[in-house]
Amino acid sequence: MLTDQRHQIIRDRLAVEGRVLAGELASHFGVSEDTVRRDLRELAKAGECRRVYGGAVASAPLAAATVGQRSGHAVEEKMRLASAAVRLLSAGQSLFIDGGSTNAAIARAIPRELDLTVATNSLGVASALSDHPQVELIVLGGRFVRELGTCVGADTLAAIAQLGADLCFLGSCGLDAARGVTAFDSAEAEVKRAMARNSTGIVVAVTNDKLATAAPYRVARAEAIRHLVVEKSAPAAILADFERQGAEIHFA
Amino acid sequence: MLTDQRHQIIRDRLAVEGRVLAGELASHFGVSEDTVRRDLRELAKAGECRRVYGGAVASAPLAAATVGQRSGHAVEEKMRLASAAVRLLSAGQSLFIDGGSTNAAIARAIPRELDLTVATNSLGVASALSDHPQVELIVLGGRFVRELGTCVGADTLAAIAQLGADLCFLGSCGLDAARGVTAFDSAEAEVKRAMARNSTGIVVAVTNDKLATAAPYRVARAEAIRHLVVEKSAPAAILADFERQGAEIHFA
DNA sequence: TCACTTCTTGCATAAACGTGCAAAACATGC
DNA sequence: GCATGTTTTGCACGTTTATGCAAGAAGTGA
Repeated sequence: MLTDQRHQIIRDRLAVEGRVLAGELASHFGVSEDTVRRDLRELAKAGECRRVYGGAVASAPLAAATVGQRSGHAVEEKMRLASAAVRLLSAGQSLFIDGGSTNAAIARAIPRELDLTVATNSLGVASALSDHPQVELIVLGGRFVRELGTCVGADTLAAIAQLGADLCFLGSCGLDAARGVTAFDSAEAEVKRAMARNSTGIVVAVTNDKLATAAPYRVARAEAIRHLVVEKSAPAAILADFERQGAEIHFA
Repeated sequence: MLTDQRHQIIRDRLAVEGRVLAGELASHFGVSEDTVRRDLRELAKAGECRRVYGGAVASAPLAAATVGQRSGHAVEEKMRLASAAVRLLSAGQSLFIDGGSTNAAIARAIPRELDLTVATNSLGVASALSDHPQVELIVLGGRFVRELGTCVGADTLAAIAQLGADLCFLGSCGLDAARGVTAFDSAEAEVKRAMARNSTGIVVAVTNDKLATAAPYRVARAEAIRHLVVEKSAPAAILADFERQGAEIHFA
């Protein structure tokens, strides 16, 4: 990978997320942290970002515009969850990745040189993976739902039915030990169910505000969750319920 | 292999992928890396790319055409073509939009409030339309091809088969009055053919460099083209051939 | 304060680079 | 045909660049 490409990707990320972490970029690119730090120093010298301890942030005028506007809710937390979730991956696996901002963050955190097969109905996830040379990317088409950023409907279900995956990253609108993974929309839930059904293991990564809440449509029961990725500050009592039902808990 | 041929292929690759590697090109052409470096130096001198350590990147750092990759070639022209092409649209129509940087430009030029139904296999087009509130967007999924930024394969064909459209915006790798619309890749051509078959009218928008050239795979005959959008400077003789076969010519 | 992480600097190495040169391919003129 | 000049290419050479590692400095948080 060319130095210039790294710089471009770092620029893009700064524009989207407002800040980058040296360690994260290093594992994403598959280079040493020293190299990333050199990159950041150069970009900073060119005025394209400001260097801070641990990484870099977008230069002042830009930062205000983008960071705020971007699906800004809990960006930091989601990136931390993503880093933890990516540790569940290994080369050669096949994945379903559902929509939602947390899953988009996970897709962005996937190391660039990791060898995977990924099927997704999310435009954001597809875009994030579209420059990963080792990822065989399958787009699950269908009717595009603007609010979700994903495709749903009969076509989507038909495409999923033809596939199987090792892991399924389910976006969750609500997560409750009794009601399991739930979604706000019927068609969306149907797609999630299909993905879950055709996967060996289910991974759910959620921020604290989703814990112990539920949406109307059931997607998967709590005991179907194999990996649960949560914030360090997640209430232990709630996690215990999931652990009892067989989930492995991973802290961001 | 002629020097000029190599240069043209390098230009194409830069337009599609945004970057090239010296070593990769050398083995692809079967020449030494020195020769490739000479080529890159010349192209860079002519302003057609920027030389970087390890290869070269497309020079125009303007808006991303496909997904994240720069498709710097003839950006201005493509935007002008797009403005002209969009004038062919009217509310309530249904469209197929194929991949390619020109079609991505067209998608970006579609007015935000226009009421349309659009089916596309291009991630770039889908992203461009994902915030158009009046566009019913259908994503044609399938195996994602990084170099093209589009989906191809059996799934894509199956999805297209279920749809019909008023207009089909065909990306064209080469356009010749005798051989019609042609493409570089077999699977890509198959998808284009399916779109064309299920549409009432075909629209082709091309820059001058595509005129009177042909790629190996045939997509549609020249007489199938209803609307041809070209630059003002397009050679009249070539256009006359298309006009004779029933195409309406639109100047950007 | 101390332990820990992150940063910079210097250095070694391998890859990529440009340059000069000679052989080969090709065209041109006699 | 033969000589001449031009262009293209590959190779050898020394130089530059990118990168990772090591060691010490500096920042961070308890």
